[in-house]
Amino acid sequence: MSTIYDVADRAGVSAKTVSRVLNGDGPVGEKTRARVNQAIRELGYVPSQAARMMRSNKSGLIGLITGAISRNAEPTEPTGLPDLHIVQGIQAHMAAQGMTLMIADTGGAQDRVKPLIQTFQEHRVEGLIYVADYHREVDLSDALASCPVHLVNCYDATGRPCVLPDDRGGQHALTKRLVAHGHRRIAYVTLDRDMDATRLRSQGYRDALAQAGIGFDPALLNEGHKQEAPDANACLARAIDHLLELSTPPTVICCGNDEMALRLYGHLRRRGMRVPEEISIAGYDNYRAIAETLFPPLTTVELPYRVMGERVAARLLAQIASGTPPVDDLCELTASPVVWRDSVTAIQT
Amino acid sequence: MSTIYDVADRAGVSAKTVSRVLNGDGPVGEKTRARVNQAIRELGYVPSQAARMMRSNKSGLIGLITGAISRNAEPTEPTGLPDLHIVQGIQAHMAAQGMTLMIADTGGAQDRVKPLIQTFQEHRVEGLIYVADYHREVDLSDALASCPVHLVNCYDATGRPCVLPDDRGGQHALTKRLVAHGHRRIAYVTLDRDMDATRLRSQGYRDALAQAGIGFDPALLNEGHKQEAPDANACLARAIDHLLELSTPPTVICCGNDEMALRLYGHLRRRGMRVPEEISIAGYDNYRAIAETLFPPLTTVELPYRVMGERVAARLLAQIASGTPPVDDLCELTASPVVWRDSVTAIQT
DNA sequence: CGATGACATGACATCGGTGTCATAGGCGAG
DNA sequence: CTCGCCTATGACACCGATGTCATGTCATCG
Repeated sequence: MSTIYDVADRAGVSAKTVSRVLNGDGPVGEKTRARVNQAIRELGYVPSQAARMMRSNKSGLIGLITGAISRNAEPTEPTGLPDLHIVQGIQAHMAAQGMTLMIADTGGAQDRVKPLIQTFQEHRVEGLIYVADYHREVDLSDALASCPVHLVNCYDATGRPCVLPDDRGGQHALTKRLVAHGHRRIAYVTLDRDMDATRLRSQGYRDALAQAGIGFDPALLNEGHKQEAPDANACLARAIDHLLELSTPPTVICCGNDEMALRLYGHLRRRGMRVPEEISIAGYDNYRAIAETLFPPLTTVELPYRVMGERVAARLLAQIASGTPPVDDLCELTASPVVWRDSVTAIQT
Repeated sequence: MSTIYDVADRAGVSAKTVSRVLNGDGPVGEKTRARVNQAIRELGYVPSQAARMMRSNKSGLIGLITGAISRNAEPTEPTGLPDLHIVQGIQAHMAAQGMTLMIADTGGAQDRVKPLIQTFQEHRVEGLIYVADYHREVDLSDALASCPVHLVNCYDATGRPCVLPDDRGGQHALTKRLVAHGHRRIAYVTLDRDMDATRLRSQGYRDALAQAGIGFDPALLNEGHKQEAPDANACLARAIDHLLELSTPPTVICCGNDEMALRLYGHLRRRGMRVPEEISIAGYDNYRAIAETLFPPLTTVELPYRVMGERVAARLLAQIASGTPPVDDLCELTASPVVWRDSVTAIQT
């Protein structure tokens, strides 16, 4: 690989002049510039970031830590939409801003985070983003970096800046929309009870019911998936049995995610029930490979992973540029719009 | 960020001695080593890769170009399994070998490949991997890099080393397995006719039939998806109508991918047909979010994306280490095993 | 005509590590 | 004793860019 000196020699100028041509600082004569550019082309010269970085102390690199890449390989838990979409959003924003992303994967092992950060530091990344696989609290206490660290899809006790999905608002909007379509008996089959998403969405569900003047019926709120349960399907089946045996069964069932809704289609089909004519179904995540492909297409709530990715990226770059973390908005909620499709029908009231 | 000289000063030694402690070359006295290590800890010193790279000319970086990250954001075409899984495999292998991966995304625009390669060159990557979203030919003629370039899930006219899925073998194995379960009328609803995967799998399908002594019936081979068709579902519906109206309808329908199979479940359900009692279904890809979650779970062929990722990574590193590209095996096919689930039943013969 | 400044260019130091070579002390062999 | 060798350490140059400062050449202006 040729250097700036090779180019300088070939063009018959000094290295500094080549540098000026490359960076456009300082004046360069027209003919000189042409000779230099020709030499660059002939040699296939590409400047070394390493050398640049040494002087400028600016790497143009952003580090990204995720379990997304490896974790999806073993989809043991139905956690919904691949968090990879968050990475998409980050990547898109960074590329647009001329930053280069270094992506590292923990392979699911928390103890790999530390060495990964070490590697990033060696490359002098200007900022770090930690992506969680689902909405939850994380502990990055051992991960002390000398650059800004932002979190997406998670938060920590030390109050690092973070971007989260608005789970409460999402389920609230969905429930409100269902009520507007005449539904009064609205069941909600949740993910694991101790997940943040479940807690927040249940709250949104109950708030919407209360605002509509509908009493909350505990019998309609079921846990459809248990972390420790060996057979997720069995758990879901029990929840459905329970709901359908009620004296006043629900007219619509909301699921904790779209995969669960997909399985629900299968269970209802086995029972010979038609969707949405006999019962409506709603999901969560807007996992398009499922929601758009199912018949009938699934009404669901968008988990705005891509947008969240773009938001952290923007916030991190803003902090790098300004030197100060976001002040009034340390933890940003991202809107989760309802995506209305054909799996929910209106109820005559 | 502190430097090696700061550490040296604090430990009361020369920079070179610190370097020796860090790299373990050359002898260092026991007490000196302890003092140096302490100074490193106290200062939180992290060596600069940039400075290292300048002397050693080894970056420890591998560049990865993909459309995977951005493309999936707009799932307009049912191309099947996210190619991201290839990236998973690459990442896993690279991490295990101590290489750092720089991932760049084309955003779907081919003209971004060139500047991305430029960026990678500036960072002096030691190798480059290009990941395609589905099995196809690519043209990287303008992308001349001064380091080894390997392709995954694609090949090019210039004969670059590549790793491909064994589409022919996969469909062949599936068909053979169906025959072994008594099926004689085996339908195959393909992806777009002009895709490499379709051509190869059709060949595998026909080969397996021929080896079983079953005549090939063109009426059983349908194109279930057309690139230019606005409504993929309508196209699939026509294909099914056509198959079920045959005087001797098929006992099993193979689909071009799992999403298509998912839609097929819906169509058959609308017709009131039970899977697999009245008709069997097989997919392709082993897209687990779908195949494992459907009811009944879907028999399919594994698209070995993760393994393919690991293979390219290994082959690229081998070339970097040896200096010579893989000779006898420039284009490696990766086995695509059948994953047997409940959507296919045995036929009494 | 000489002073003034804009323009074009180069010499040189510098960033933070590592390779090369030199040096000083200790120890066993001849 | 002293020569040779090993251990432990440091001085210094170098990798490839860029920032700083100096220098040389014109054109312009008073």
